[in-house]
Amino acid sequence: MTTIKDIARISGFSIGTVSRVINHSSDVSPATREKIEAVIREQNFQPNRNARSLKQIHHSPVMIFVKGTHNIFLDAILEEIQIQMHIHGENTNVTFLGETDNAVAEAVQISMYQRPKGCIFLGGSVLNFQKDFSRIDVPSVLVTADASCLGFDGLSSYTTDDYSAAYEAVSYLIRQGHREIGIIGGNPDSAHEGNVEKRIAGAAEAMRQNRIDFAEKERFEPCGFLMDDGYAAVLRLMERCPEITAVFAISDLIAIGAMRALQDKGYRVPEDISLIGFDGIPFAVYTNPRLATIHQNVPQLAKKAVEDLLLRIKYQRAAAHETIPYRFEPGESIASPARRS
Amino acid sequence: MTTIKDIARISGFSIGTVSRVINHSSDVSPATREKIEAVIREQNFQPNRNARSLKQIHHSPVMIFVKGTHNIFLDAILEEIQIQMHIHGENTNVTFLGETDNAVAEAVQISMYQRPKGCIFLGGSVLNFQKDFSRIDVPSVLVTADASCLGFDGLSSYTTDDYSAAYEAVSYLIRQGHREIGIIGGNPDSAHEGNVEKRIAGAAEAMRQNRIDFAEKERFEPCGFLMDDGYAAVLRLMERCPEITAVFAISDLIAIGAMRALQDKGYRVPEDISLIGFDGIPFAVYTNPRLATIHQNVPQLAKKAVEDLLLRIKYQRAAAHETIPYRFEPGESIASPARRS
DNA sequence: CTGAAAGCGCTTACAG
DNA sequence: CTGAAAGCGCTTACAG
Repeated sequence: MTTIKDIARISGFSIGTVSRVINHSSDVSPATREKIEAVIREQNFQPNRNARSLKQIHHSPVMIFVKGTHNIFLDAILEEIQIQMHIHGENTNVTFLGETDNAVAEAVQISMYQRPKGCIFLGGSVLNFQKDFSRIDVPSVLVTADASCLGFDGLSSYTTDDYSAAYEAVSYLIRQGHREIGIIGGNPDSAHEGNVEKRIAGAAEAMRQNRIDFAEKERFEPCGFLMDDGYAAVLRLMERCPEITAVFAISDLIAIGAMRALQDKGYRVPEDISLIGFDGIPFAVYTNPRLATIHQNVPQLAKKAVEDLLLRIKYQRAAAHETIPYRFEPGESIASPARRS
Repeated sequence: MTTIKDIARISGFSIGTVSRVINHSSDVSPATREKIEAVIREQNFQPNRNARSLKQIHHSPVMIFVKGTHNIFLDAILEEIQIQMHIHGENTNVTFLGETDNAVAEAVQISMYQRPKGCIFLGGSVLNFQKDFSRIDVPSVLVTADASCLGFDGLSSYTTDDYSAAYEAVSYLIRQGHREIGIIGGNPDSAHEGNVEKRIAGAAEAMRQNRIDFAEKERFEPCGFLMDDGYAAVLRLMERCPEITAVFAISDLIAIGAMRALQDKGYRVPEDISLIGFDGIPFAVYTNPRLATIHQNVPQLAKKAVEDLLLRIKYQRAAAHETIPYRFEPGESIASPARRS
């Protein structure tokens, strides 16, 4: 492995000078710079990053922590954030964390030796932030969960108003004439993530205001976040409550699984059963029928997160907590309930 | 920031001894170990990874390089590989690379300072390997493209036989009675990736053997790899060649977009137009109708890759190149062509 | 079993 | 503008 020492030896300069050209310091004569750069190219030399960050004061790029690897919705936000960062001339460094990891604890560790300018968290439980965030000392923003209640100076948050969105979704179903409404999704294990609870609470409130008795024990069927989970969950639900005419799925993936399950069992969507999802992932537009959903504003979530973080890094702005408007997307999967005798 | 020096000072031992307990060296008395561990816990000390890997001989975990961030098929392989590695008690470190990056060049750089035991590449162009792989000196495997022609001692490859699979897919269409067959997908820009060419070549060969004249200029419509791309491409194709009765899409994502486009234009799938994709992603089972496809054996690709790499790391086995059987999945999107007058 | 010391590859005041 | 030297946080022979 060729090191800075080799470059120094070959070029005939000291390692200090070589280091200066690597770091684009202006204190090097053009002639020297050129010679050294030639040697670097010729030797195909890459400075050892470990050694560098061991000394360097410069902070490394903004780090993005994504909770879970196969979350199509977070993937979309990530992509947008990277685009936005690029527009602002900033690099990013992405770390995917397992479902079971405590994202914050991991981030603490990484930020200790990487020294990022700032952190963006996509997903993650508010409880974990409460527990470990105090050890992160760079500006950070959480996207997808509301951290305002935590009161950390260093943590902003941008999120969709899950409660209101679910309230609106279910209100719409009710306005279409549905009164027998089921809910699927929401893994009991990850209950502490918060979003699921808020969506269920919003849905329940919509029913309550319309004097529909939401018997959660019967009408709510929990399941994981994959299509298969939605497939199985809706069947369990329909078997238990065959009178149901509309289903609110806690995520689009779950809804897509449910749609296919219903169709396989001979239900027509939406003529027999209406269906609405949550998120607004690209696939929702490609199902047949197109899925009604709550479309979260991914570009806006990303834009706000990036601008917030950059302003705080550069101008020490204060952390903020904001809710980004969603859009109800009627799709083709909702109809008025058929008169059944 | 607390360092090993602080731990040494507080515990009253030397930094050498502290280092030994951190590294689980056996040459430490139980009493000392306990005292030092207590201080580490109490101070919440995390050793600086940069400093560590600067010295350490131990290689870091296997690195996995994934080409592109939103490739649902590679994501599936990645997940399987991580499961397999976990079974073997190995950790992994995943790096997602941009579409435009030269994965191998990036891997070279990273492997220089991370010193992984081995590398797994998911996707990536064979040309880039030819150019830069020689600088990687740890066992590596490429999944998704055939590297046998490159002749590197350090690079295995496991892949689906794209040519034969496409040949089989199109042969099936022909056996169903189709003779007017179109192909969509395959971005001309990423043409050097190889897979696309092989799939098209296999399809063309199937036609040739059945004395169907495949006018590639007319019957092949290139496009990107997203659903939207497939949506637009199939419409361009049908407009140009309205006589087509069957479409082979180079990937499932493209096929799903095409399916919806055809349905939106009033074509019935499969009654009017038959459709087949490639990959076997989970969504293919959730479209309506279910998508016919070439199901790549993801678990097997992952398993082989992992076992190969581990054997080579531990027992200096030689690199190998193997093709993993695929499965033709008839789905519900293929029918015999309607008699049109 | 433990400590003192050299050194990993680099950066950065400090002189000149 | 350039070099010599200290030091980043850690690991690991080498003594004892």
